[in-house]
Parts: sequence; C-alpha cells; structure tokens
Amino acid sequence: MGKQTLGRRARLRAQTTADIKATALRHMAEGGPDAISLRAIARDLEMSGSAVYSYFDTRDALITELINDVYTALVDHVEAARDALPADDVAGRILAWATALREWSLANPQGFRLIYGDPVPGYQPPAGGPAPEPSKQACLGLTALAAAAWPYAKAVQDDNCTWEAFAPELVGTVREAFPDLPPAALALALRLWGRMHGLVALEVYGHLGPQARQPGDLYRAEMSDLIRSLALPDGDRDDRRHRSQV
Amino acid sequence: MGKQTLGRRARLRAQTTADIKATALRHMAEGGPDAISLRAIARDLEMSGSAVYSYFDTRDALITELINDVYTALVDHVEAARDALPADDVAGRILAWATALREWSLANPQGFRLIYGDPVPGYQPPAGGPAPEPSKQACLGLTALAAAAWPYAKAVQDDNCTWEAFAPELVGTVREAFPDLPPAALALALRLWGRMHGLVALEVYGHLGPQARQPGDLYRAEMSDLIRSLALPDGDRDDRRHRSQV
DNA sequence: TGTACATCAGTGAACGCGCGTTCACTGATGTAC
DNA sequence: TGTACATCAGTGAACGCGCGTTCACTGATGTAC
Repeated sequence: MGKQTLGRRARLRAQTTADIKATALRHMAEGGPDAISLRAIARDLEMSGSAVYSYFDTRDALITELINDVYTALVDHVEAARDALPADDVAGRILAWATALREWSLANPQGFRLIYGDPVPGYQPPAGGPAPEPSKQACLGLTALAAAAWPYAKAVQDDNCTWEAFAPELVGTVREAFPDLPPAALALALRLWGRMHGLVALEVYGHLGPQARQPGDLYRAEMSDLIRSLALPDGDRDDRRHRSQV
Repeated sequence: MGKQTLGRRARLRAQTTADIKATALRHMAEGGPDAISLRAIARDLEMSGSAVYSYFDTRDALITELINDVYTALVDHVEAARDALPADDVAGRILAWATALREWSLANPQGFRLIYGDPVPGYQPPAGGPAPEPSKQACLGLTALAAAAWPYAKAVQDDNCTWEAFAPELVGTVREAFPDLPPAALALALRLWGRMHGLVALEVYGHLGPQARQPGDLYRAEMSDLIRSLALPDGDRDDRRHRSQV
C-alpha cells in the first residue's frame, strides 16, 4: 500500500501540474500569451495564488515548459503529416509538411505567437544550455526534407557554402543524421523554413486576411512554386495536382 | 504679436507631442513594445503622468500614432532604396527593396515587432475605418514591383486567379494605380511580400541567428532565387552580381 | 497701453486594478517503528 | 495494528510594484476691448 499511496500522491501531483498547464494554454488561446498569469490560473483552478509555486518555481519556468509543449505539438503535427506519405514522394512530403504547418498555426495562432513571436512580456528564457529539444527536431525535419530533395535540387542551387556558415551545434546534429549532406543543403533547409514561415506569419498576425480572401490559395501557389524550383522528378505531376487557383 | 504668440504655443505643443513620441520609441527600442507606458514616458520627460493626456486621449491613441509613424518610416526607407535604381532595372529594384526591408528591420527590430508582431498587450486598434495609410502604400509599392516584373514573369506564373480573390478595397486601390494589371500579378505581389517576410521575421525574432552565422547570405541567396524565378530579362546578370555565398 | 477675461499646459493626489512573489501556517496524507 | 513523526499540498495575508485614468486645481500665456 505504501508504494500505491505514494503513487497516488505523485499521480495527483502530475494531474495538477497538467491542469495548470492546460489552464495556461486556455488562457493563452483566449487572451494571447500575455494573458498567462499565475494568479489567473490559480483563480481558475480554485486554488490560492501561492499554491502554484509548489508546481512551478516561477512564472518563467511555467512559460518555458509551455513553449516546449507547444513546440512539440507543432513538430509532432507536421511530422505526422509528412510521414503519411511514402518517403519517395519528396514533393508530396514537402507540401504536406508545409500545409500542416499552416493548418496548425491557424488553428493555434496563440501557440504560433508563443513560439515564433514575441515571448510573453518580461519572459527571460533560461540562459545558456542547449537549444530546446523541439527546435532541434524541427530543424532536423526540415533538413530531412532538404536532404530528400537535394539529389535533384543541387543542380539548380548555389553551392558555394561551407559548414562554417552555421552554428557548430547545428552542424553537429545535422552531420550526425545526414553524413553525406553538403552544407548547401542545410542552407536550403533554412531557406525552406523561411519560405514557409513568411506567408504563415503574415496570416497568423492578421496582415494577409484583410488583403486576400483565400490566403490558402496564395500559400498553395507559393508552395507549388517552391516545389517547382527544386526540380524534383515528379514535380510536374505534383505541380498540376496542387496548383488549383492562383 | 497675437498670431505669433499663438504660433509659439502651437509650436511648443507640437514639440512636446514629438518629444512624447520620441520617448515612446526610445523606450520601445530598449524594452520592446510592452515598455511603452504613459507614466514611464512622463517620468522621462519630467512631467506628471496626467500631463500626457493633454496630448493623447489614451494610451492606445499614442500607440496607433506610433505604429503609423514607424510603418511610414519603413515604407519610406524601402521606397528610397528602390528609387535609387533606374525603373528598368526590375531585378535590381526588387533586390534593393528586399535588402532595405531586412536592413531596416534589423536596425529597428522593435519597430518591426510593433508593425508585424504582437501589438502591445491590451492594445486595440481603432475599430473600422480604412486601412492605415502606410500599409496601403507598402502594398502599392509591392504591387509596383510585381507589375514591373509581370511582363516577364507572367509566362512562368499561374494565371487562374480573379479579382474576387482579394479585398475590394485593395482591388480598388491597385486597379486605379495599375489599370492593366491582371489579378494574378497582385497575387504575385502578396507572395513577394511573404517571401521577403519569412527570413526577416525569423531573424528579427532570433530564430535564425542561433543557426546561421551569416543570415544575410541566406537572405541574399533566397532573393536571388526569387528573382531568378521571375524570368527577368537581365536576371542572369543580377543573379551573378548578387549571388555571393549561399 | 492697460485691464478683465479666457484659454490651456501642467500639477499632484487619488482610485482601483492585477501582478509576481514571500512567509508563517494548517491539515491531510503517507511512513517507520 | 497502532502510534509518533515527517512530508508536503495548499491557505491567506501581506509586500511592493507599475499601470491607465480621473479630477479639482494653479498659474502662466494669450486675447479682446
């Protein structure tokens, strides 16, 4: 019974921790990242403000965990979309990743802001330490896309690029996963990232909506253009399949 | 003397108004858009907090003006860069605009956040009313770039796009300035915007810096790629000129 | 030119708010003998 | 199984902060006759 009751205490603890996070995420979804406040969370959970301090040392600690959770959710989502297609459908996988990124971002605009926008006012990320896990994973995922495209794309990409152009930590991670990849492919991965990020960020922050009625069509056209520019083998097929309007 | 002294009062008023804005911008540059507080500004100008209310009805009114000012500064900057090149150097002008956009954004990261990122917490833009002037101007500027590129680019762009895809207000403005432009060119303009925005936003928000040591090279490569994709007449020349390292 | 009045920038105290965080504490839950 | 102790989640009051905004006011500046 000792073990079991201890287990119960631990389970309750985990439950409350999860409740706190869930409430924080709900508040964020409703009022933006700024709406995350320990007191408001405590109020919602009908506990005293100070009780939260049994679970998180500080507001910033909570936010650090939230960023990690949200980022992980995003990465899982886009990777799942990618993995739904066979590995040899390079164009399809890039498009799937891009589409999933946009969909998740529009469904979780405040999550997008938490990850890619202004952090919560006053928030200081934990200094030093390695890059957070999900950001590494996102980077690797993008690199995997670039790596799959590279055999075809290298012909139309600039190639004067060295490993020195990147952060050593990133280079280490990437070369471990893709030993044969040249640095220019990593540059391509970062550029893919930027290309996907642009229209999505504009849309999430409400700059595209007022102008275009179908931002999705715009995004799809842009992604088709991207895929076309990579000179993939079945680029034409995919191109036609996804071209749609715009 | 009546007129003159009245003039002096008015001049003082304008001066103080400008001081308030300048202080707000300075605070923003130092602490981010969240650091804009009427009380802090008043403290800095050695006036009482309530005095500011002679100049701005409310905090949001001040912020609305700041956004406009900053956005105008950005637009002026990129337009000046564009106009430094002859009108027939289409590729050069696009690149100049893009480069100026990145430079201004990195020099004024908090300004970029104010315009394109989370607005100040709690800020509500004035409801209704037409789109703010500088955003229209930016749109027109981008459309001008797309219009100049269109004769060449139309061959490689999708064309199934109608005016219905865009907001009526935008369509009106654009068709007035460019009567012969097809809707697909406007779509191209918005995509140009997105393409420039992506890497710049990532860099301003600190997501690119930790990965790439020379984000500028990455951006330049991406813009070269963009220009190449437009099939401009002297694209190759410009391409070679700006290609540099990836 | 001089006087009576109007304008208006600026003051300083106050209201009420929500926040993060600390601290001494209570009371239930679990543990060791 | 029962008792003495340790753990630990949670309380509630308090501290000190800065904020936006209001209000009755003062005193200098400008205006009209």
